[in-house]
Amino acid sequence: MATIRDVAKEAGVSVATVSRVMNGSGYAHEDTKKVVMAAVEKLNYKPNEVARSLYKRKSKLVGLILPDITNPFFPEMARGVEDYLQQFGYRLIFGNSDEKRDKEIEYIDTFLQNNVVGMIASTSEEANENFDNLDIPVVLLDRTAEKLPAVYSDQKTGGKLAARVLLDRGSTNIVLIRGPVEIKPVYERYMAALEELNQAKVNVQVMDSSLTLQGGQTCVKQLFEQYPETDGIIACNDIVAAAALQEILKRGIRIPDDIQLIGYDDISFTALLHPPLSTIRQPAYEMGAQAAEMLIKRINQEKMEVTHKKLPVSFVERQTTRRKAEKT
Amino acid sequence: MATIRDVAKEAGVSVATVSRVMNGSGYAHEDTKKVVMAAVEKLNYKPNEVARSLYKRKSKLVGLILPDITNPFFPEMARGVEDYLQQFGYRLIFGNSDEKRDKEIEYIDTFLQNNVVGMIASTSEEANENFDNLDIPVVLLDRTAEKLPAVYSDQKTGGKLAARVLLDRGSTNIVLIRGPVEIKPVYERYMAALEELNQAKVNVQVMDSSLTLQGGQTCVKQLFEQYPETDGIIACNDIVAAAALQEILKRGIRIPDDIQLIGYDDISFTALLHPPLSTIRQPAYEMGAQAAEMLIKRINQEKMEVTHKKLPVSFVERQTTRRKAEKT
DNA sequence: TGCTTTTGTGTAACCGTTTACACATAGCTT
DNA sequence: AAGCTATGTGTAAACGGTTACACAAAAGCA
Repeated sequence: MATIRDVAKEAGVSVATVSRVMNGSGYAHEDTKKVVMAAVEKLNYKPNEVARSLYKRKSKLVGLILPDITNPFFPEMARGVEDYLQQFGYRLIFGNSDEKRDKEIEYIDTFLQNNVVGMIASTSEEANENFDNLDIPVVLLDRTAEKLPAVYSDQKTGGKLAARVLLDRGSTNIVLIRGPVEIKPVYERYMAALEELNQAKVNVQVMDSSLTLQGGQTCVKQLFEQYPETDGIIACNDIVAAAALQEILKRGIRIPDDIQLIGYDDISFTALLHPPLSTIRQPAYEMGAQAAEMLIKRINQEKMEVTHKKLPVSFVERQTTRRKAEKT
Repeated sequence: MATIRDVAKEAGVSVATVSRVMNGSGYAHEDTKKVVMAAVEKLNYKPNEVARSLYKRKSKLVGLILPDITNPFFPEMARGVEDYLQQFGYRLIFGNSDEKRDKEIEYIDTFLQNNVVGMIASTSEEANENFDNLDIPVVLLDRTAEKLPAVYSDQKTGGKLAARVLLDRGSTNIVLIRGPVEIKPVYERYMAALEELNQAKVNVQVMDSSLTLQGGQTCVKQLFEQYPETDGIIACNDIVAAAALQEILKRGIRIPDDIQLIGYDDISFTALLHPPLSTIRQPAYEMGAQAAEMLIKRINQEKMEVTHKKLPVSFVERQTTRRKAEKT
């Protein structure tokens, strides 16, 4: 690897001149520029980011913490931030937290040790204090906190909407599958749905599940044993919904005629399920991109009007819910 | 952020001593150690990785290039490498290449500029020359090359197996959906399947598709128009298979009675499809982990017997293929 | 006791950049 | 022609660690 000194020697100038030419900072004679660039070309010189980063105390790296990219909701987000950041020459250091606080903290620490310019994170409430007193910008993604800028989606409306859909389409014995209560957005959508359901005169049962396939499958098996009369299920996410769908089919229950089912997230494969899954869509890619945009603004010290961006969710009507009765 | 000099001052020793204590290198009196550690504790000192990396010309970062984490096959791999690397304190710089050569090169360059200790990459044949003359280890993942160590899976057996399955179970009008030919592993499985099919006295048609959902959908729509008599489909991956499955269902074709379908990869949601998709399983997580293991060995200069690890694939029998006739 | 070895510590150079500062020269202005 | 300012370039000091080397004190040994 050629260094700036090699280039300087090759071009017969000082390192300062090379640096100035490379960065277009300060003065440099046209002729000198040419000589330097020729040397750069010849030696295939690429400035060492580490050295630059040491001096500037800022790298071109952004730290990204996501719970688990094995859940298709998150890769979508990750691409949103990567694609956006890429235009500005920023790269990602990435880590899965599995929603575990110690992993979150560990990653935050190593990000800091690597002089990241900023961080985007979906971290738990409690890890947020680790973001205090940082001199680099942080944007929360899919999570919120008073003190930090955040991009997230409208969980309340999402939960309400899911409930409304089943209610409007005639379900009266509804099971609400609640995800892990520690995960804020998941809890919020649950609460909103519950409230909505409670206002209606219907039967509501609550069951717990993790956000994974296994979790969903065990939960759903129990569900039909405990509440065989169920005619509507609101799942905490699409994965669990898919597990429910499979169980429904296995039991020969007709969907959406006997039972309606709605998921959450709209991850890509929901459209491929049979029947295609009705769900509440979160704009994951967009969320990632907007978080990245916000981070860039912070990095560039632009002042921002809004620091908390709540993106809208929408009902994606497919075939696990009935057509709404036309009003005449 | 406290620096080593702050700690030295606080502890009343020199920076060299602090460094030695922190790294457990060279001599240090028990008492001194205690004093230093107390200072470290008090100031919450975390050594700056960038400075360390500059001097050592090696960071604790590993570069990872994957085609697209939006395809569930890759996050699985990514977690495999992340989880394995984590034990050794290595972190990931990550980039999606979209199979584009310029993106691959761009990432390789920035990884180098950031003094990564090593790289793991699923890159195209042509990008491989960019790995020449590097003084850091590189491990190919899901791809192969003569010159580079690699962890991949047995595409040939996989392709053959897929063909064998349909053949043994009685399909005679088979469509083989070929993925992008530039992608080596995809091409290999295709070729192996084709050979196997050609040796049997069956009707074989080949169609092209990208590896994405959209690609699969358009391909599959055409498929049934062009070859309505098809009674077996070998898809280039599970996503395309899922698209095919949906089209089959939509057309009211019975599966597996009228048509058999087999996918490739065994990404997580295939089990959730209805009917659950028969497929060829690649051990993605394991592949990632083993690539990481290999990289670590390289980094630690351990000599290695095998540099090319071919992991076995397996047929996951679910319900889009018929039960094999029992031999009596 | 005197010599060698082991232990403990500090000074300063180095890793590869950026940039403050100094200085020289060219081009204007009056 | 003298005095500006604008332009062009180099020297050296950072950035925050690690480590080669020097040196001193303690321990081991005859």
